[in-house]
Amino acid sequence: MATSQIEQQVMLRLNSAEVRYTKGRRLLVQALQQSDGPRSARDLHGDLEEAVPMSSIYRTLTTMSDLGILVPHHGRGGNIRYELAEWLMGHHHHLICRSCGTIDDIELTEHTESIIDSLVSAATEEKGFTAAGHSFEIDGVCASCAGSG
Amino acid sequence: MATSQIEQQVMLRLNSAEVRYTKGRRLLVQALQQSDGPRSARDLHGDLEEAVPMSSIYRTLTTMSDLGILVPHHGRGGNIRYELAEWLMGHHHHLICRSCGTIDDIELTEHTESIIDSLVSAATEEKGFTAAGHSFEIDGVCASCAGSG
DNA sequence: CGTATCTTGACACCGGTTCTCATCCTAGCC
DNA sequence: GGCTAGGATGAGAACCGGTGTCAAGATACG
Repeated sequence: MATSQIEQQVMLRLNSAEVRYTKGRRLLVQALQQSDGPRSARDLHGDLEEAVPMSSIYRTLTTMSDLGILVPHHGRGGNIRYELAEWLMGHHHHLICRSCGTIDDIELTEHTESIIDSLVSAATEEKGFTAAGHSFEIDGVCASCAGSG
Repeated sequence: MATSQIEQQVMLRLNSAEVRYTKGRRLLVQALQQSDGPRSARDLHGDLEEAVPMSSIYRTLTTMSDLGILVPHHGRGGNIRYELAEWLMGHHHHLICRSCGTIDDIELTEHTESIIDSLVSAATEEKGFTAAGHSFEIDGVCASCAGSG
């Protein structure tokens, strides 16, 4: 099977840390790549039709977070959702549905991002805070929940 | 003891829901009012010198979240930190230090907030998402960590 | 003062996450 | 190809934050 750009990047990153890109890890990366937003361990277990046991999923998620390949996202219900880091998937933000909990990735225009960047500098300057990144999340009700509720 | 503005607001809200403003609940609100950012159940247990048992703290946090007095904030380590809702403490955002984990409240100018609001509408419109609120968090290194490290 | 109801406190329970360890697999070498 | 060392896996136990249960205590109202 053709290996995607993202998978190649992941592979390089793993190699440089002397961590093997095994079947289970590959499946996880592919599942994350195909999803529209952050996934929990349980989600992924389902996505992969239980081909990878929970313990391995958790271990892989932890390993890849440590290597900066994945980013944990703490949300409702106390469970952690992971997604591919920005250097793999691109910078984006989230729409979080209060009703169903779904997190949807959104991409803003370059213009909008530049506005946000200037807000960041304005906000951090006076506090002497060195900004490294930002997250902008909008919560509300998604279209499908609004329609059915 | 003089009851603060915020406590009076909380009391009114509780009364209208026919929930009593008891000693334990009062202590919790005071502890939250005195803290600089969101606190976890464990934090509060310590803040109050274990005067209120964990089960009561959890129950109170849940009750007050349901009533919109407190807002849960899911963060690192999987535990939930609570803070007084915006209508009590004012709308604000967070600077999160990667190094020491401190969360600092920041307030943006009215002008900046209006810019953010327009970004929100632009971002949600095409997805049919009904926005109810937003959170804008900047992560990086705080002044004291940058100075000492 | 009495009673109905709300609240509390102690503890059992639950579910997500982490730890452990024996077994399996991969990479490198002969 | 077969061998070996060390990383990776899988099953289940352990752990821990958080929730539910229920008898005992506090509160409002008459």
